[in-house]
Amino acid sequence: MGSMQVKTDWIPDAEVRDVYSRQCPCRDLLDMLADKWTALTIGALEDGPRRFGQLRVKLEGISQKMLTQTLRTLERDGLVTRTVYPTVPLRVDYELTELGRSAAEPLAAVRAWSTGNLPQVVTARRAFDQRAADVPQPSS
Amino acid sequence: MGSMQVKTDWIPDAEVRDVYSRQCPCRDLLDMLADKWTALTIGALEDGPRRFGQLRVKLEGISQKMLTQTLRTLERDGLVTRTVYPTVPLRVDYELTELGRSAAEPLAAVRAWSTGNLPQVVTARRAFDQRAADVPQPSS
DNA sequence: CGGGATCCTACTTGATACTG
DNA sequence: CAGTATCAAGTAGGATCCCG
Repeated sequence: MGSMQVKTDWIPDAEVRDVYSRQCPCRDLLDMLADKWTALTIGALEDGPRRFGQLRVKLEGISQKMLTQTLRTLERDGLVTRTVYPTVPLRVDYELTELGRSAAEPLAAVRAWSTGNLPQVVTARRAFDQRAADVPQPSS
Repeated sequence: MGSMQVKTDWIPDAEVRDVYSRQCPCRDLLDMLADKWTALTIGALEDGPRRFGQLRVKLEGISQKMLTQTLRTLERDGLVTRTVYPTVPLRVDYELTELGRSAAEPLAAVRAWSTGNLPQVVTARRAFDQRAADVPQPSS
């Protein structure tokens, strides 16, 4: 995701905008969106607001630092809202914005592809590794 | 993407498979797919086979190492085929497999979202940074 | 042209400790 | 609970050089 890019800020016209262009800011946006934790975090918020702790549990294995960082970026980019309830043990809710919900759809498809096509990929890997094991020798 | 994970290899039953589960191999698959260079590379192959050099030009700013690495991973995972033509200056074509084409659709949506929603995101960032600039002081 | 092999740095991420 | 701040370290990724 590139931690905290504050750079560029100019917005190219829609016709010129291109993720394949190195300096187009939308590439950084792609970099932010096409990220494992981003995809999982947004997915975890699809069914409504969630607390920080709930998210940490849901995203098994994520460190609190990564979760915080991911949520901050999403909040700054307008995909998520952060609501603080000044109750005693303190409570913070995260919720998708309209913009966030629009991003949730493509990401859901990516997640679904990952779970749905695991067998095919594993099969392909085995075949590939097998071929690699057969042909290896540069004949020495 | 996690460079070259050779690990796990077992395939959980479809019902149990879950990207939110830390040890489910499909999470690594998500990590591979939800990647900037993967999304761009697969997108660059949507319209048919492309040569290594063509891809390097298309993906502005990618290093040959990253391109090679990305293509190798995609090949191993069965999303892309690699064809070598033993001509003199040597020529190598990369082409999406059926599996690769199925992955291309979700990724195209992610790329489209990035270019299409750049203005909204930039606006949100400005507002966020502005608020941050207003409230900042911990009162010292 | 299309890489493979190295080297090296910088950013990413995790682990800890502390706070409102 | 929900963070922030720091420190340590792993590794992603760029730069180079070389080869078939």
